[in-house]
Amino acid sequence: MSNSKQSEILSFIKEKMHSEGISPSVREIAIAVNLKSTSSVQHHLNNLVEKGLIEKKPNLSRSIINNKESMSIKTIPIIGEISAGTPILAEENKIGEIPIPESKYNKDLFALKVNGDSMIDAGIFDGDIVVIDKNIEPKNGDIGAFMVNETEATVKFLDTISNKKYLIPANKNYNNIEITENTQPVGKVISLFRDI
Amino acid sequence: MSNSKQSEILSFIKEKMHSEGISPSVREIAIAVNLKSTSSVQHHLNNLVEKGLIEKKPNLSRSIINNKESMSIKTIPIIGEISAGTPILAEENKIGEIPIPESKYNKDLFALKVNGDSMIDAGIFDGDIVVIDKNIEPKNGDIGAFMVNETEATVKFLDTISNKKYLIPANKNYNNIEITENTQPVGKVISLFRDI
DNA sequence: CTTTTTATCGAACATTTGTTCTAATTTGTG
DNA sequence: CACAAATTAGAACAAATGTTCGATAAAAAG
Repeated sequence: MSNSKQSEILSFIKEKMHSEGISPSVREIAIAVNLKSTSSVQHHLNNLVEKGLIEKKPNLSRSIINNKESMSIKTIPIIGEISAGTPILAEENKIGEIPIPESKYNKDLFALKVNGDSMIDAGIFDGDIVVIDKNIEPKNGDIGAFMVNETEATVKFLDTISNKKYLIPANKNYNNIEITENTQPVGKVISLFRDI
Repeated sequence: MSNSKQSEILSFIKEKMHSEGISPSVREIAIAVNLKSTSSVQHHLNNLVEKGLIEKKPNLSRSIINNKESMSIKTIPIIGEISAGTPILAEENKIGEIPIPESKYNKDLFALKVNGDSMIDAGIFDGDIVVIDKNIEPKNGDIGAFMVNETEATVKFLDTISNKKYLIPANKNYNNIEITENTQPVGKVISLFRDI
């Protein structure tokens, strides 16, 4: 079976996505790989979809997405100071973005710049970037992000001590924080970045 | 001037690109930002193009590309065990790859999975991934990667004690390692990733 | 308030584009 | 060679999409 056309098509798609940022149309593919009929291209596209190498949405132009490697990276926002009254992910709180492998990506991920050394014994230093999954509620023993007083996001261990929940720093110089109504869990810390 | 619609459109484009990987159509934008006419959208798109915030190709569907902070991303290899006799970056030593913002990327970067807790006091834990720049020779006080005995890569502080150079772990339970001919500097550790 | 500018709408139109169907062609196989 | 399977072509169609023009509404300026 000569799947040479298929791989030709595949690499043209990849190249097009890379150089122009948009998916090619069926006719553009036909020209690029020297096929005279769009239906020939369709034939190969169907095969590629079945093999799971690409995805495409029916009746939607330029909707091919390459499932293999090249587009396998997404970015998530880094949140800085949280302006009063704004949701944590508001555009105005965003100070940058970091890349995340698509395999780990979901749309409830964001990143937070760590302030202070209260988690230093957990290997989380001042200035580190932690990735938070809003969809995972931190459980006892987890490191989580928590909103304190609406404008401050803090990263701490969560645990229960004599039936009360506390935010627990990983630094003997800091005290445990009892959880009150002013303390809202935001999500679980799932990974960490640091520039040295 | 109410550019609120414009920024609405802009962030919808950004979101669509991010979540689906393909540019929205004019009509999809109209619906998303609550405009009843496609020509209203065109009006704003033209303004956005003039401001240089987006680019689009005439008569091409779904061809909008966001010029702002279109962070491009590269990947670097993660190196695992180093087979005897192979250069450190040999393909057979590669166990994965991680994304790096293009702004930080250069072709002398690679990543190493940290083994053991000898650098725990520097916030580098067992299993962490450190990014190493082969082009930067570690200086005194830097954290660097070093080849010991041709097959083992280790991450340590470098420093000089009474005129002799040592690899210095950040963990009191480990001893300093005197640098010999069997110890080759590989590069400087410039950043760190951790899954929690 | 009137004028001017800007934003929005509605509709029509021209392309682009995806899809489908049938037939011709090529390729592989016994 | 003969038959089956895969590939390609060609054409026609339907859907989606970008574009344009004139009219209406809203906002800003004078």
